[in-house]
Amino acid sequence: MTDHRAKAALYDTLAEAAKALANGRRAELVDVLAQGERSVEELADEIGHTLANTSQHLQRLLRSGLVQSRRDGTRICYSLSGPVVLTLWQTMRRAAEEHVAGLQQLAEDYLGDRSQLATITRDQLRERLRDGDVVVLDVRPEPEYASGHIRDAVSVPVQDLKSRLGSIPRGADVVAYCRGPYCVYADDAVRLLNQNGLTAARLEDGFPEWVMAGLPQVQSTSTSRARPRSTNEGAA
Amino acid sequence: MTDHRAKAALYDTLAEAAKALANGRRAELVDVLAQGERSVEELADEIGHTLANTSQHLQRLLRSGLVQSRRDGTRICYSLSGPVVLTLWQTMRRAAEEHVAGLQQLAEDYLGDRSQLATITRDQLRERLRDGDVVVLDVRPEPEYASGHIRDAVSVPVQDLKSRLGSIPRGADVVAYCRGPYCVYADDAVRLLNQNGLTAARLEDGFPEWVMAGLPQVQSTSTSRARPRSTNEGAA
DNA sequence: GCTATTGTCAAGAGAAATCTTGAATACTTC
DNA sequence: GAAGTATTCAAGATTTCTCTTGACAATAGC
Repeated sequence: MTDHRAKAALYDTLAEAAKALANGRRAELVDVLAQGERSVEELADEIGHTLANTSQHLQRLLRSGLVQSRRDGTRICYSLSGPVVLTLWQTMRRAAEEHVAGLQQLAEDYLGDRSQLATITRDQLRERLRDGDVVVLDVRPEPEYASGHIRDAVSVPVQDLKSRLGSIPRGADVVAYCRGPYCVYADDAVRLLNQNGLTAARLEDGFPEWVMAGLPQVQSTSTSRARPRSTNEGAA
Repeated sequence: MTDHRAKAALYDTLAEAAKALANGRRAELVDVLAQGERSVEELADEIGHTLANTSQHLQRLLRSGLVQSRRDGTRICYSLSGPVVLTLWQTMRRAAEEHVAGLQQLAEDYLGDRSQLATITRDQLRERLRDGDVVVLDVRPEPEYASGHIRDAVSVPVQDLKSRLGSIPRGADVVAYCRGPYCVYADDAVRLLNQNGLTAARLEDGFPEWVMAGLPQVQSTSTSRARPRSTNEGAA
């Protein structure tokens, strides 16, 4: 009976892990961090909030232990503390999909109608890659491609896709992938490709799932990332 | 850009699943519900809070969708909505173990020193059960045994163990199991058995993990549980 | 050293969560 | 249908969370 206090403290601390994810903005941050390390500024941009606010959310995550940070020059880069955090995020998503009312509707509101989009599973893509008869586009922002991508994939951030349509061979079978099931980049890419007469499909889940499945990838080895100071090359 | 709002709404709703678990008392409730369906009163007792407060926590869980409720006579029984909720809870625990600072210490404070306790893994127990040379004790409260237990296990709630020591064959190899890694019942049982000259080990995790692993169990089939009105039979 | 860049800290207003208390509701049993 | 049991509802005090604003700190490059 005297350990009511100890028991409460233990479960309070277990709940800390959930509290870290118990906020929409922090969930967005974890979703982005699942793609790899990012700076505070980039993350603030991603979630559309102020630097100060984003910094505070990141520190909440940091205090929980689910993410870690390191200095890289003037920037501070945050990343997930380990694979179990990614698993936790994916499991939470799955639990919400199955049981949280209204999620399907909200997903549809945000993602739009996916029924016209061709999709392809991880296993199917792996086979196609083995056969070599497919062009794989990584349509996430470039830094995410830089910190890790599917082997043989080409980086074409979705914003740049329109201007780079010409570089995709006519008649090619294209597969686009992005962050995961709740990311619109691959959807947008496939729609744009289809409009331009290309056969394209969306990988049904994203890069983190590819990594978790142990499939072939290219991982950034440099701890200190090369920052594009002259940032014009990507736009050409 | 216009779908900032839709994106925020989507991630806010994803975060609802985390909010449901983002409280120590609700975490305790989920941990108990992982053993099977329980009434509000029983649950209030388990977490040591008032009925009203427990009811409110349960309704928070209910609203999140992670648990469900059904009426059974005058009582209302709550249970987890599906296996993914159990997975979520287990993953959260694992994430906290690996990354939340101070958890190890708190666990030790609550659980005490486990270094002297023999433990046995699921796989080891499965083999021992096949060989039939082991006595398996389910030392959880009786209702949890009733709603599901390891096949061939005997219900001996840890409170009753002392008075029922005589019924355990001398020289038997005993394995005790309970709710899971953060439950003290099996620890207490093994200590008591050891003090009485019996060879005993604790199953390293609990009944939910056994079920998740697809190992042989007995599951309550009756939807409406037989309530012990004359509650004296178990104490004999 | 000086300045620009990047991130954090601190304080405060508004909203949400937590727990308590006492009253109300729904079903069972007599 | 009256009484009893089990649970929920409602209101309120306290604490925690969230976001904003403006000041402060650390590093890079000159």
